[in-house]
Amino acid sequence: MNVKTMCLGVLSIGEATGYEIKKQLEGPFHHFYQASFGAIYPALSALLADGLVSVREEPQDGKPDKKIYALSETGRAALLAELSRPPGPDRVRSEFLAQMVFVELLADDLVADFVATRLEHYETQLAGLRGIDPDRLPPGRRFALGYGLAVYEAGNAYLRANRHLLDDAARTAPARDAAD
Amino acid sequence: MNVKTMCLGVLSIGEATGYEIKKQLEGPFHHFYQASFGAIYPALSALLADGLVSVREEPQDGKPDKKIYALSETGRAALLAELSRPPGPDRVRSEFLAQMVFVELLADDLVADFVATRLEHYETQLAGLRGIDPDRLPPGRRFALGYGLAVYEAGNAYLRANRHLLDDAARTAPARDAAD
DNA sequence: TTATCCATGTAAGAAGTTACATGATTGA
DNA sequence: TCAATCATGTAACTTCTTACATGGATAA
Repeated sequence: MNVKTMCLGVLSIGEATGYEIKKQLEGPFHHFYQASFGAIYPALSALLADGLVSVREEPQDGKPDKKIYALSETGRAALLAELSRPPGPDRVRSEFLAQMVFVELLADDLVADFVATRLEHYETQLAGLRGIDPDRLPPGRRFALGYGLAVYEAGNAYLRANRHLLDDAARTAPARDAAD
Repeated sequence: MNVKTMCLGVLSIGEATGYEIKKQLEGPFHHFYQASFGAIYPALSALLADGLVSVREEPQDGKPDKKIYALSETGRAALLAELSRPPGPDRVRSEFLAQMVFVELLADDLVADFVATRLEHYETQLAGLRGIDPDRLPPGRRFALGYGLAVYEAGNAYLRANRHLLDDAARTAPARDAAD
């Protein structure tokens, strides 16, 4: 699963420009896939060279021509083949959680700041996903949307319920020993 | 936040070999950070060259000498500086969810297989985290452990409750229209 | 007897990010 | 007037994964 496959996937929903693909990856797909323009544009060029997508150019005034990509039949076959392979494990990298693991080393005002930002971030992400009507989506995307909501809600609730562990008082107090 | 920082972090808990650091990243830290030997060993060499860690070698029979690394004072300062920077966003890449988004394209026996494997995977991860006694951990690690449990449990529960969306019947039926 | 654990390391290459370059339009 | 949105692309660079190399001990 690389950017090329993800581009094919987004194009399987309907034709799109590189810019629009990026917007999709910032929106409803963001909780399980991210990619930058610097990855997407070269990926589309490569897919085009391999005949997995086709382009249609639409002139615009003041902006570069819009390049609207569409999945080809070979592209659809390639996507199917790629999606049929057993999935690798999820890869997660959270700087926030890494900081929290070593929170004993940090100044408490910094921690409070990081927690507040994280809570705001949850609200933003949740608002974005809640703004999508699941009933208009096909089952696969409805499933993925619900998954994102479930996980963000769990993270949000957990942080709100357990942020006291990150307070200065809790952090400087020693861990309860097994002998207690 | 790169492998070097993560190595410093693990060493802030206590001295360890590269092999042991890898085990930590496969265990209690796995839900927010992963790294391979090919990343860890060069990272430790670089940290040693920069004086951020020290080594002590312990001869072994039949195996390469054990290299036990310990955090130096400058290493601790470097770790603190790195952890004090505002965290970047979480990066998640889930092949499983990508497959589920485009599940309409897939054969149903394949989907059933992927779901079953995913459920097993959740059980394995949850069992691993539940095997750790939170009361023996300092607050930061207790927080991160609980976070991992909360998120895995949410994912597990969501998949069990909504896997019917991935069934052949649900997938071939059209999405409910807004006009319904 | 076959795989897994222990233990270190290198090297090639994949796969990406960040920063740059360009520039009109629109909203605050 | 400042930032954001739209729109494409390149190039340098970082960062990591995968595969290889070595090999004894131990458990199934």
